[in-house]
Amino acid sequence: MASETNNQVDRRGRRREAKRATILAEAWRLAHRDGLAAISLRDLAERVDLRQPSLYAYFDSKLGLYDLMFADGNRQLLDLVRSLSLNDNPREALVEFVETLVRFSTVDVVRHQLLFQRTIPGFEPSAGSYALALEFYDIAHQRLSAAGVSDSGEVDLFSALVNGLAHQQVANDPGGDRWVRLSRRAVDMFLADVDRRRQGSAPKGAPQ
Amino acid sequence: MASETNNQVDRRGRRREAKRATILAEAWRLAHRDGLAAISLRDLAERVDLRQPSLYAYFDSKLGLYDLMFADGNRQLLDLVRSLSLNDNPREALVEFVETLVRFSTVDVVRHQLLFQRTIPGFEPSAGSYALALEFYDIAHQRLSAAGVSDSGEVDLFSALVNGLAHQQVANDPGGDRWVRLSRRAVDMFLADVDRRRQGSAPKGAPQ
DNA sequence: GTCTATACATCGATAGAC
DNA sequence: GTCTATCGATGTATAGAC
Repeated sequence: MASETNNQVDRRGRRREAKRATILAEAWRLAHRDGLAAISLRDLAERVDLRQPSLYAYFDSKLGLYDLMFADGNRQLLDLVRSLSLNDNPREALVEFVETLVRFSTVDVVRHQLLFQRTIPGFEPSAGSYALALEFYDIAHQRLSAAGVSDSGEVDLFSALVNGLAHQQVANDPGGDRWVRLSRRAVDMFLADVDRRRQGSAPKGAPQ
Repeated sequence: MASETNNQVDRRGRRREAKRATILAEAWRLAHRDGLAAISLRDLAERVDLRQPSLYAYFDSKLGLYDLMFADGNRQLLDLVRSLSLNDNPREALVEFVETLVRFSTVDVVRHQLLFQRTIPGFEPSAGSYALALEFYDIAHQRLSAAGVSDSGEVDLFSALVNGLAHQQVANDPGGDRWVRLSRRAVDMFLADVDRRRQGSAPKGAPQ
């Protein structure tokens, strides 16, 4: 039987969790300052009042740190989309969803880079971190489905559209809203195309 | 007056140019193998029969190497789009243009990363290299203009669409054609939206 | 869990001889 | 232009004290 009470375990777990949060926060800061690929573990350790080897109590390697950050970024994304109040009109809800996604990328370019562009040599998310990414895609599919879109080609086209808006916004107008503003038009364009094809394959008066 | 004949200068210049080409070719090979950010100058030097410090006769720093590669990749893109025979139908020409661009990204993920995603910390193209990128955008604008699109918002939307297709293809189906196949539909969707709005603001029978 | 101390391989970069 | 030699910084890793 262990000699520790549940209280002691909880307190230690909380301390550890708090430290992990501090490390993550400082890692993001360094990434913003120097670039994602240029994070230095010695720099990071100094900023969280640890010696460099002590960081290895929180991750196994630098790629492990990226995995923590990947999971963290995906949790931020999930928190954001889940906090959205859902508009009654599914098409309007889709517009707001896209605007939110593009803004999410815009406000943190480095996070967008880590989550949506695989650019760190050797980095692949762990199963646990990737599961968070899949949760997000589930939500996105639900939103599309509510607007009447579930064909896989149409989903692919939609994903390209949203990702393209976010990428162009981040790459060519960071901090601005030149592509964010196009979200509504993009969704309208997409849904109009879906409608057009439904009508084309189901002529007037034909049974559904 | 210089003691060298033009012949001597030309021969040396050619040797140097050939060496530069060899270095570039091996740099791309290394980038494909290890990732763009993981290129090692020692590896590179060994592959071109030089000592590592001798590389600095060809570029000033590692970022300088990326600039050479950026210019090289843009020249490849320009050569490709200029070699395309132009379809008589500007809309059909636009479809072929987009398919070509998405394929261009697909066949070399690393090149796409360097040209269209700014992911190397500290790297910014030099003025000379960036001029090549601008040449490409000029051509793209011409193709769009021929299809009747010149409004800046519409151009932005189009760029997001194409970039999104390329990015999704590269990120989620490298080597495949899941998003390449959507090029025609994407262009149709886009042009239909442009038409729809022209009609909306210029009712039937109204003078142009 | 955190520390000190240390080790190793690798990296980009520079000085100076030829 | 290419070389040798060398520098400082980095990521990674380990041993052992507390």
